[in-house]
Amino acid sequence: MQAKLQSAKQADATREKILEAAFNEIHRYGFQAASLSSILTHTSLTKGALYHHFPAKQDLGLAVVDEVIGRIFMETVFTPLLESKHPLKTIKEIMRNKRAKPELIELGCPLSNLMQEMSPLDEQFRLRLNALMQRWLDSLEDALKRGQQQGQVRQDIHCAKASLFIISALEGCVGIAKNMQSTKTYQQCFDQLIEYVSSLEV
Amino acid sequence: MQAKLQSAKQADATREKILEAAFNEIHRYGFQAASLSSILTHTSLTKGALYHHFPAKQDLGLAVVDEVIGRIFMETVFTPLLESKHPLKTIKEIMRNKRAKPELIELGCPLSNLMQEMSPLDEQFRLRLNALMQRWLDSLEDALKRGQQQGQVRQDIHCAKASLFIISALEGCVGIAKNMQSTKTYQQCFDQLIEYVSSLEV
DNA sequence: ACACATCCATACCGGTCGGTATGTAATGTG
DNA sequence: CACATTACATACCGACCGGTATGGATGTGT
Repeated sequence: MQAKLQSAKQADATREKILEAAFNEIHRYGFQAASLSSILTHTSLTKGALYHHFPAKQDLGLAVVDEVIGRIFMETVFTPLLESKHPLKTIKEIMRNKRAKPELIELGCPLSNLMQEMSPLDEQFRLRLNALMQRWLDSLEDALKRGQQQGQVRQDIHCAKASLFIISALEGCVGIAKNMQSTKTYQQCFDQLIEYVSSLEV
Repeated sequence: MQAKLQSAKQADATREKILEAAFNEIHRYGFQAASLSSILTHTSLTKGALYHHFPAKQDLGLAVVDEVIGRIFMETVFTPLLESKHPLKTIKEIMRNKRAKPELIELGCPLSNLMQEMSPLDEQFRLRLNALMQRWLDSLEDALKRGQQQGQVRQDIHCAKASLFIISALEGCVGIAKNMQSTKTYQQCFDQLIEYVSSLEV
């Protein structure tokens, strides 16, 4: 029993190693251009390990979306928003965190990257990515609505529409900064976004 | 002389055919995944023609950026903005035009797509795309400034920052709609953006 | 009319891709 | 302790990729 747990734990660690390397490769090159050989090189593993844990490249990509990217958003966005006592303050905090991350400038948002690349090409990808995006929208909308109940957010704000606009602007901002390779532009754009969020306050 | 012009015209037509097919292929699959064979199939041409006009795949891609995408933006954005007598009205018109284009939902903005894909991978691409984006920013900023001179735009607006924010939100909006595959979401998001532009009015 | 360049087709190349078949050592199961 | 299964490594495959070498048809300049 103990041995079983040990080995299962080892196998899971291998799986995690592949997922992390795959995430990095995909984040930089996109899913289609991501090379399985390159991923395996970075893990010091071989195709035997990869195809033992994932039946095909697509399954690896979907697992990266669900598990790696999903976990990142869970930790940095969903949970903080849901647990927040002061929603509007939390929203701004999340943005300032993103504003301070220069790695977003180099490689962009992993969720947005995959959405742009895969949505027209693979319905499975689109649905998984869409599910994440929907959770993002919902958690933001909920936060804004709680802000309204607490009297922090203007009553005339349509929370769903505002959430959509905020996330759009955020993704666009990261995308443009990635092309500009300019932290100044990146932060200027984010400041405008934070200013917009402030305009939602009473 | 007439014959020369004839043949040169024919060669140019061939070049254009390749560029257009390459644009469509790249727009759907991205640059890296774009297949030269597939492009040639759609043109009923062969590799001889392609490599006669373009020394390498990268040169074809850069030509698509400069000539095809550049021309699209010239016609639909830069020229209207520069020639406009009522800048703010023209900005809204351009947005309503984009709002009405369902093909943007399926495949996204060709400029934004390439920026996301190629900026971290190829400096040549990044610079060409950046040049286009800069022209977009500048023409929008100029339009807003003229709007200020004409008393249509609020004086406290920082035109450069506002331009950056508008384009960010626009690109983000198109990107999210591409994942959602929902014209309703797409238009909702655009309405929010147009509302923001309206907030710049006196 | 003759040499020459332009324009494009055909055939072919090495390399990389995702994927598979097989082997094997470790581990879990009766 | 025999046996099956798990968890990988190794070797190999056909397909497709971007790119090249060559040849021929069609103008072009003199």
